[in-house]
Amino acid sequence: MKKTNITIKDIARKLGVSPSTVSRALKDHPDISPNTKKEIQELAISLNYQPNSVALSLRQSKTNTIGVIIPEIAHFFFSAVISGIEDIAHSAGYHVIITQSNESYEREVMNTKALFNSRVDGILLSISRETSNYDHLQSLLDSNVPLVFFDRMVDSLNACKVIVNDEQGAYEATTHLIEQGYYRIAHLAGPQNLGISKNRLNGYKAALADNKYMMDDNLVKVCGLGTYEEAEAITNELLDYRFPPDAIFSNNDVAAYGAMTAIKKRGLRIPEDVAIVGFSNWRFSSLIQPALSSVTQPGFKMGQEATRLLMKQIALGDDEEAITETISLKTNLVVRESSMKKKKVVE
Amino acid sequence: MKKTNITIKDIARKLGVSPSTVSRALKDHPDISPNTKKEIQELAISLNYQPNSVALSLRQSKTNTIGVIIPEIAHFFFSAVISGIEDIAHSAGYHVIITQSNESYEREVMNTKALFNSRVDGILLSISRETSNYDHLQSLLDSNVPLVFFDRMVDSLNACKVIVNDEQGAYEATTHLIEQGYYRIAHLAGPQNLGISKNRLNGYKAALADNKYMMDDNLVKVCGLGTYEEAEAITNELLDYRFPPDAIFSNNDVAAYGAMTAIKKRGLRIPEDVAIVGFSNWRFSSLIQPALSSVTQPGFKMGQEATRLLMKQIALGDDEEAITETISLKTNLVVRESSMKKKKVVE
DNA sequence: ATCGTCTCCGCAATCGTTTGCGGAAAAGCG
DNA sequence: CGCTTTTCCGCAAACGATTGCGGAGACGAT
Repeated sequence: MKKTNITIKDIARKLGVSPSTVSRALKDHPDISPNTKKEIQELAISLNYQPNSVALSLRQSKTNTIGVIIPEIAHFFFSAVISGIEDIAHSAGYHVIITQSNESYEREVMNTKALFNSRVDGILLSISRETSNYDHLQSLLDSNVPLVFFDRMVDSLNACKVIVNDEQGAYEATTHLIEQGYYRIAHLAGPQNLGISKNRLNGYKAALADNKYMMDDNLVKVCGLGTYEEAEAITNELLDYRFPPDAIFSNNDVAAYGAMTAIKKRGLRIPEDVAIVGFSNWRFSSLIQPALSSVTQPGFKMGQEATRLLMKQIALGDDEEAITETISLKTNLVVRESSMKKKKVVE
Repeated sequence: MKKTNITIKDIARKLGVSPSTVSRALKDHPDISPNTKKEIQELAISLNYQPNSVALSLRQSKTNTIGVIIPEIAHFFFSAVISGIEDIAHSAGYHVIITQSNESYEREVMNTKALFNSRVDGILLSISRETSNYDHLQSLLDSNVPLVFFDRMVDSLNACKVIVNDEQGAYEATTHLIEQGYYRIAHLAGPQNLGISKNRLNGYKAALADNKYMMDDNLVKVCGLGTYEEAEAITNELLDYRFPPDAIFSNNDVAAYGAMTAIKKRGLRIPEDVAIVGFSNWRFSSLIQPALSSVTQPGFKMGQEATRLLMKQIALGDDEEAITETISLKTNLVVRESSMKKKKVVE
């Protein structure tokens, strides 16, 4: 039961040549005679020789591997990002090591250290919710490890970043409701300590302002938990108003779904009486009745762009200046029944 | 901008000692005098020395890394599995390399080869939908690479397997429908080249048989794609029968949702006219109207168990016989409105 | 003074692969 | 035939860390 991985030396011994010759023959080096070359290559195939990448990495100080640190894998958006990362990385011949911080600062630090020790060629990172000290990341930058942030980034650090333009997404969603003729548009906001929630609220406000709508603070309700039940309760408060909203833009799809439930339970129609637009375009959003309009976040594309940036940085010569690009990805409003008052063919 | 990873040699040079001394000092070897040891350790810390794991891997023929080949990451069940894998692997000091086959045979072969080349210490694998040739896996086993299948496994291969007891899940789901008083129960089956689909079909058949229900082949329809649209169309065929089914057990939740749509479009009520039970308990299943009964698969636990098995195998001495355990995890039926004809409080 | 015994450290090989350099044999040329 | 050129291949060092072995010097014992 011995592990018997065949090496270049094994081939060399069997053929009575030196390892260097084998190495050269396998990569079609002109210094090797056609005969020897053929012999070696055939033996290599028949023995199913597979080069040891570990040795290669050591020799070339290049692992062809990138590391990813992500808050949570079991999350649709992040798994889409991972797929995007994989897509680009693999076609560039890179492996991907995934690690999860589980929203823990300590885990994040451990992971950065571990990835550094395995000498990955670069790191893609979305910081954990807990992280507020960035020494571990600064030390990566100091060691010249290519680093790209995605989604959740650190403003103060001098690195590449790929983010989603939440404000623009919220702006478009709100504008869409305005264009559909709704005039009293409420917003179910997210917890305001999160940058993304704030940005979405800002986009909502900006759209109202640009269309000369008056801002009514009573129409903005914070859903701290973002759960279905909470949103249903809060929506009921809104509907109890003397002049209730005729449209709701929600910070996320689950809350939007809670709002839909509250509306339907009162016998109101969607979108005739109250329209709904969500955020994130969860998978279920196209399946529910009525189908929920939502703002898609380009997770897959984000992964791709972040990886492209990383590849660019890795390819950089040691003497060249590091790049610090920031890519802001456009969100995309997917209009479905829940907000289509006018007859209109979309999607 | 030179990449300046400090090595043991750097420390040795700076202190005028040999690399061996540094190595020993850092691991507290008794051969080194306390003075030297202290000096070396302090310098190592102040230089922020991080051992090069690549060199270590080469030296010890052990990478402390395991590879995962998974059909698709952006899938709730599989990301739960990954989390379970990470959980165990990390606490055992292992890294995890994730690769996706995207349900493609070719990709799967490429990935196994790549993982083998990086000399991972073991591989966790769920085969792609396309895979029907297992040479690449056999060759892994021949090379003595520890291998554990999860979820989708290959019966004929002699390796560890962690599976969900699909048959039991299907049996319970079908039995539940029978207990609710439905008497003409159809099954939307999955592609029959997949073991899991076959097992679910078998569970369905067994439940019918155990309850003296006659098996009617017309009520079993294969949904090869597993998409929403396909299921809707196929369900329409079923409903067109002179004696249509009054309950449907679906091989997966998306197909179940397609079936629900077909039923609702005909003005039939769920669960009064037709009941539905799905499989996998997707996140949306609790949100749709009516909420969909479904069989949950313990993804996180599956990842944990598979990784535990792999660790056990890796720890095995080269002379010991390989183990070939199979762990079967119990599923759990979550009953919701879509199949609750009788008044009953569940969940 | 001589020998033995510790203490502390360095040499060199090793993991598998690559690559600059140099050298032997073969071939070409006058 | 003698010389140069070409062809083909091996030597050895390198990547970074580990480890068996051996050796120099200090120290104690006889």
